[in-house]
Amino acid sequence: MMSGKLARPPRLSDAVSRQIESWIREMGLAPGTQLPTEKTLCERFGVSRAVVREAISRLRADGCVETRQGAGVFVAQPSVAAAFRLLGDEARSNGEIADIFELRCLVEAGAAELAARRRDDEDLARLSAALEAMDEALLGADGGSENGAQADDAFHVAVAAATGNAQLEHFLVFMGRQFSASRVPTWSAAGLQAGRAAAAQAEHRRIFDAILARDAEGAREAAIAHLSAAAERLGLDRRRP
Amino acid sequence: MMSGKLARPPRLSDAVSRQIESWIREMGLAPGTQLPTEKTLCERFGVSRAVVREAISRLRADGCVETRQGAGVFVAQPSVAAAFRLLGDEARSNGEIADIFELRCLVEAGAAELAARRRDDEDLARLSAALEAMDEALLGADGGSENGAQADDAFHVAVAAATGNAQLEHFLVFMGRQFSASRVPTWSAAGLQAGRAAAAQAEHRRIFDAILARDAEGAREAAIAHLSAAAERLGLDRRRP
DNA sequence: AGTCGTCAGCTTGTCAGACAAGTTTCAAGC
DNA sequence: GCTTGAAACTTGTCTGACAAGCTGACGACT
Repeated sequence: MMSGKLARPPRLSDAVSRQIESWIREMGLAPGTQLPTEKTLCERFGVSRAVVREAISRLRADGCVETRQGAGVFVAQPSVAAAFRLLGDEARSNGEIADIFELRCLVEAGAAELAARRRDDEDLARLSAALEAMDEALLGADGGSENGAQADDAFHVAVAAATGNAQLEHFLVFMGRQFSASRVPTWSAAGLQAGRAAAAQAEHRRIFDAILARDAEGAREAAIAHLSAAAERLGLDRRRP
Repeated sequence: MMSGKLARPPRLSDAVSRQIESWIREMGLAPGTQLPTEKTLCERFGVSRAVVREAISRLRADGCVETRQGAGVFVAQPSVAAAFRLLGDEARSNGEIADIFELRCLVEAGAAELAARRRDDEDLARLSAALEAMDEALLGADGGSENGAQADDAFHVAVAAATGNAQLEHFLVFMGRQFSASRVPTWSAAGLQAGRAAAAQAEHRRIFDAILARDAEGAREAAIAHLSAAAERLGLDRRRP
């Protein structure tokens, strides 16, 4: 099959940063604890200082550690500036993907509810424009793939924006990116013919109508219905006790 | 008062990485676009290669760019490995904090609902243990501050864990950290005396009872009630149309 | 003409040493 | 006891160098 990505030479700094991070996590070092000096780390890992510095730089960016010139490297206390990464580095299992999708679904449902409560006319215009773009993609079967998927994306972003909560919008854009590739098959030629795109569009319209009517509960249910259907289209299965 | 953090000497690599990131964002560079070489960037910013490399290292960790040895630096396509950071670098405005809190509230409400549907006996045990720890903190007024806040944290984590969704749990831990400091005043001596801790505990028990009874809708409402009350205790106000 | 190997030049990855800037420590001096 | 000041140490930055890997062009061969 020749599938998958070819093996890239591993970067030393990545290995070092992962190692240090696991130290902190596994040993449960309290915030403020001082880590070994860069020099010590160089000797311990057998690498140059540049590598150690890059590793520490990454940890600092992640909000994991804090450096003070002249003093040393310290375990940072959980800060607002910390970064969030989804679990599972690569080659995620189906279950993990389903978990990520569920998280997104949860937030998006709440966003739809808030959007219905708070949307203004400008929000409606954006939503409407995205809907129309998808309608066009549905009719003009010529290469609508890209436009359809893009409009789909725009619609979801517009819902998030209508909440008036920038943080929420930012997070949904992030989560949406994780599935940007998965929106393509729905709007591909095959998807259009199989009616997947039309089904998605009908679900979108339900969301839009609810937001238009300021029906918070309805918007929530419509969003859940849409994402459940999308999960089914993707073949994501999760145990449902 | 001497309040606030004293000015730290700014790091060059941070400035450079921010600059490059804003290039990518503002110029809307498509994934795959090649960025200037490190050498060029050195000349343009007037810094050494080590600084540029640390900056690029951070961008790579954020999933923003991708480097290929021998080829150059390229804009990465949005990947599963990318990192999410909340908006607002430092000194967040009250509105931003309220937005973050709302996002957390939204996810936590959904988590409570899922927890009620999926919890098993082990989950109940963890929840129950956290509740008891808070009860103890309520009674033994001696220095219960730390224990109470810690148990409060543990309770919320236990709810997240009961969903069986590791990604969701991971995210809620992340969001919870943003407010870990804000849980202290509730469980401080003053908070105990003012009844804030008792009120919070009553709200916790409502959540627990709903999860115990597998009452998804009830758990959701109890979580929302708890977090709304917490927001009020924090003095977070958001326009509520 | 068209195809394929080779190689020079460029780019990133790593190393080593040096100095600047800031912090901590500790002992001398009051 | 307290301050002061120098010395040792640590991180931040710079410079130069070499190794590893990619790209494109040039020439040899079919």
